Amino acid sequence: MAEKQKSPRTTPKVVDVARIAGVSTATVSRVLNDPEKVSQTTRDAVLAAVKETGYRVNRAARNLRTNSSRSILALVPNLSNPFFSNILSGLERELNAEDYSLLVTDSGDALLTSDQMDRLISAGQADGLIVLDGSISRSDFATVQADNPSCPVVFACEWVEDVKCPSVRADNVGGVQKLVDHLWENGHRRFGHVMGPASNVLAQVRRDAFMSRVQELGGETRQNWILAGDFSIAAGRAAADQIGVMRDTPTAWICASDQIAFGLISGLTRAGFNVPTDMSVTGFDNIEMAEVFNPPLTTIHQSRNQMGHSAARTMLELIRGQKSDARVHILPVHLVDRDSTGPVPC
Amino acid sequence: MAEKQKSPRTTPKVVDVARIAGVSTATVSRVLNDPEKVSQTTRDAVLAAVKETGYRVNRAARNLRTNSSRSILALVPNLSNPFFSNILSGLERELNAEDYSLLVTDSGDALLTSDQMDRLISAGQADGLIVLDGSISRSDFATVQADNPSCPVVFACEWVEDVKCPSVRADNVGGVQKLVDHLWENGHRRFGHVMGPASNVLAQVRRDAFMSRVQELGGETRQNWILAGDFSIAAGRAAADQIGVMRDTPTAWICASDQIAFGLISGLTRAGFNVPTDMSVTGFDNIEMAEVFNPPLTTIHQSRNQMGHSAARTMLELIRGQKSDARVHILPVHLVDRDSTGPVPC
DNA sequence: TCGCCCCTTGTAATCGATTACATGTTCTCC
DNA sequence: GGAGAACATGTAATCGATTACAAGGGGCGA
Repeated sequence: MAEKQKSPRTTPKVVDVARIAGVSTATVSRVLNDPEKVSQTTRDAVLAAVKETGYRVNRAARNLRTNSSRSILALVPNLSNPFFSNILSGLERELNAEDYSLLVTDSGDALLTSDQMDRLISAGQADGLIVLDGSISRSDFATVQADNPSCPVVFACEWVEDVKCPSVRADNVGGVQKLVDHLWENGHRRFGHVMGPASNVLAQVRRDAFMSRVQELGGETRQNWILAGDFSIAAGRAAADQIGVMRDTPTAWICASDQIAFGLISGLTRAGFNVPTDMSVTGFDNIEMAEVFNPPLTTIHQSRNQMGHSAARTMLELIRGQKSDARVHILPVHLVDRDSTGPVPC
Repeated sequence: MAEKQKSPRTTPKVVDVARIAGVSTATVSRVLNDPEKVSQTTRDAVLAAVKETGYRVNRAARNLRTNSSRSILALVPNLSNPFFSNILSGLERELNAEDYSLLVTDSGDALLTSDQMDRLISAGQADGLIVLDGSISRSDFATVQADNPSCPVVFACEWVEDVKCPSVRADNVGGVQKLVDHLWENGHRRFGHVMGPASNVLAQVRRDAFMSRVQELGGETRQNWILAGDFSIAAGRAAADQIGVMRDTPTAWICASDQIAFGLISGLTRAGFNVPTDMSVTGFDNIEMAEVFNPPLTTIHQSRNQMGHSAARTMLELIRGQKSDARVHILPVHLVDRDSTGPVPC
């Protein structure tokens, strides 16, 4: 108490705090990590010392000793997709609240995927992996898991088929059904689809749901009305080009993402079609842009924040050993009816 | 060589590699960090042992010893803005190439800002800070810098006035001038502006550039034609509402961001105005969406990748002590002329 | 041949926290 | 009053790498 070091030449350490509080380093550590184990008076003294010195634990030291990093790696297929950024916000908020940090890696370049993950996880830089990328191959993924058997993995939004990990996702099948039904009620009978990347689960699930629902209702779709894509605006434009040269087209297009829908509508408009009077177009995600697009986009809303939140919670449970096994958590979605869909043209 | 441990119960450490290679741990470490200091033959032996064991350095241990974290923290005002996500991609690529990781924090919630930074930097979790958020108050920022005098800071895109740090940014003034000039050439004489958040440098700079240019050319603008906003789509819509009840309006609106422009055009359209025949509208950023928006948006393109790249390089130089001081790096921009602008209505 | 330097390598201290184990104190209950 | 539980605290080992310092050996000039 009497001493005061005016110039903290060096950052304070546990020993400094301990000295000032008149206790051992073990006690300081306990106060910081397991307050109940320490008597009220000592605790107060230590906390006062902490405040006085402005002490902060050195993460590297703690991490080394506890063999953990208190940070989680998120693997995102494409950072520039606003849909993912939104989920990341949710993740970050939740993790920070529990004193975890969020490490972000854009797997977009693909070249890294498996190597990247190894680099971060094996090196003990991340305690867990939240995968938002469903394009990772099963085998790549298996390799990483084999290398890091103890690293908890949670899938969010997308996932890898046949991998037993907790997964948080939207009701993709239900969403697509709502879209098809909505168009059906508007009199449409001939449907087309612009897919996400063929290797992506989400793209596959949505396409399959599309095909079954159309079939169930007795509508029509054809092989060449199902166009390849990759969730991007560019894919939508490319699809429009293909449609431009089709002899016979559907009256309604269901796109695997909002971005595809924007590109598609833009391309169709440029090609002289009017949406929705000539063709109806729907998206999936309900990103903020959907509302102000011209025409405003009919789409499926999924709650991004809740997805991020839920994924983060699941991860934390996993880390803390409250095994929430290979639970699949499916979040409800709802249709947002706007102006990109209308009655079938006569 | 003869020995082979079939079950690597535990992850290999330097001592394991050393034993297998028949050298000391110091040598192993040298091979990994300072290869020239070791003879060719030893080096090969060690590398072979590394490969055999599948050894990876334990980052926590290295970080503790070297007192660094090999990761950089990016402070982003709003992760869901695609503009930033793009910059992040650039940053990440560049940093990863140098074996640095990118830590991302969304300062959007504001509540954290200064505290957040402290938490990560003081705790030695980040070796440097890349600030993309120009809304941080000068004093908040000063606090953080005082607490962490040795933490290098680079501003990217946005910046904090009067803080001496390297900064990478677009030619905002030039961009706004190009927009005003372009509209002027189209016959417009009365200009309005929708701002970013008033506390944000970028918003201020763009507004000031707008006002000076209009004045220079002898055009007209008024106090109440300069609307408050915050870079968001919602701000654009709100602006449209205000314009709707104006008695006398400009013929051209310059928005501080593409997103504002989207919201504005959407709102104006809903209110019965046609863009561009009734009013011209411009954005700033040229995000991907600008091209497919209806009408396609006239805007200023800034190279996001280059911005991320350049910021990352500057940061690495800073860390390595190649002092690239308070250099301000201004990247050129160019006008992209699309259909949201047209001749002044008669 | 001696002495000096350079090159390569090893020994052991070190970074800063956590925690198993030991110690000491107080309290309870028979 | 004493055995033993329950609690509070301290001592010192430990996590896994890096690196200052020391030392061995070879080459070279005098």
